[in-house]
Amino acid sequence: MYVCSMKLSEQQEKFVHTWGILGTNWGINKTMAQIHALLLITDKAQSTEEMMDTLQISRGNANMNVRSLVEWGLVNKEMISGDRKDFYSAKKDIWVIARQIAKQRRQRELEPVIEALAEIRRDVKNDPKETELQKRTEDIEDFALKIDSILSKFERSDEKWFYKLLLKLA
Amino acid sequence: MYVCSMKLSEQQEKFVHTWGILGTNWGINKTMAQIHALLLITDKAQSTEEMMDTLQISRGNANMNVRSLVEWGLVNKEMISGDRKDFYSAKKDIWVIARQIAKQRRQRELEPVIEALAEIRRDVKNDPKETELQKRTEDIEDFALKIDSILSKFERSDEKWFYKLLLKLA
DNA sequence: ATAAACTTTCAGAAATATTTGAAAGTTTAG
DNA sequence: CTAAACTTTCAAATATTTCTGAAAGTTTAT
Repeated sequence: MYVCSMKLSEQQEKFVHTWGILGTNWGINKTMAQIHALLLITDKAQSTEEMMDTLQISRGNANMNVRSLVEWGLVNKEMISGDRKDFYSAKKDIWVIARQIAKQRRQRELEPVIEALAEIRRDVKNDPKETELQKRTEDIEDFALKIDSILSKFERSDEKWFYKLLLKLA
Repeated sequence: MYVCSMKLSEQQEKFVHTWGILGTNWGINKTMAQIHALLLITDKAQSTEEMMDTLQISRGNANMNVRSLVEWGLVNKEMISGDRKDFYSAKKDIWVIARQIAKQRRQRELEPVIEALAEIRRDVKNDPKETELQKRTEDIEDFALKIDSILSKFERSDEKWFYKLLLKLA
């Protein structure tokens, strides 16, 4: 089967490479960040084959990470008529991307914290030996709930809402 | 030398343990998160010796991670008169903690992104072959700068500012 | 039904990150 | 100065995460 692999320009290469490194600092795995970067600067949807070739990665790696990006809601699977392969393209609107990431991180990282804190707080309530723990868990839970609420708003908002917010903050 | 190690209650244990796990999900190393948790629920400042004993970790690990917490501005070194050891205590105010973390992450994670994007954008400007890359880097840089600005505000703000913000968002 | 085209899985390999502990370094008391 | 008390460093060990590639699974065309 003929594969049209993409030769990246020097600058594109740099973008993809940089995104990989930054992703790593952010606790996102390199391949996932690089596939996302690649799809972001690519007009046409790409097949697994193409990504493997362009980024020099294995089939399993490409498959896993592109699937992960789809789960995060950052990438769509596309069917191209006349071809049996799956193609993938990234959502390009930075507001959509930001909202999607906010949503996912809230669910995956913040909600578990809130649950855990609530549970500890139930156990600790009214125990006079645990005043420090009581204060700390209360404070942190309160704060976490506030952040949760802001993120919820953001997830439902549009770009204008955000601009207004910026103005209000000024 | 006599060491007064701390026996954690079941609930304290749970808090420290949970924080360690959550830290891991957040890309923070377990020991660092656990030391922070331990110091958060501890009234008195602790020595390295005590932390080692309570958390069952090595001297090197304790030292490295407590130092890291000091660098992040989340923990203070204290000298206790009559003792030659260094003692450590966590800042307890969640607003102070949040601002400190915001500041550090902005510096360590966001600013490098902005720099990298600016550099790519310089190279790519006016290159008619790179319109996709141009659009993408511009959008992302714009967005990153907005987040940067919000974080800056937050870093300088107080709790009331935040409450007002919450109300405005409602 | 069969075969080709394609996707998914997963055990083991490779790469990264964390932890240990002993040695080296530093500070303070005497 | 010396020794004791304490902190820091870092090479090697361990643990964790990511990646590979071949085999198994799925879908589609004929």
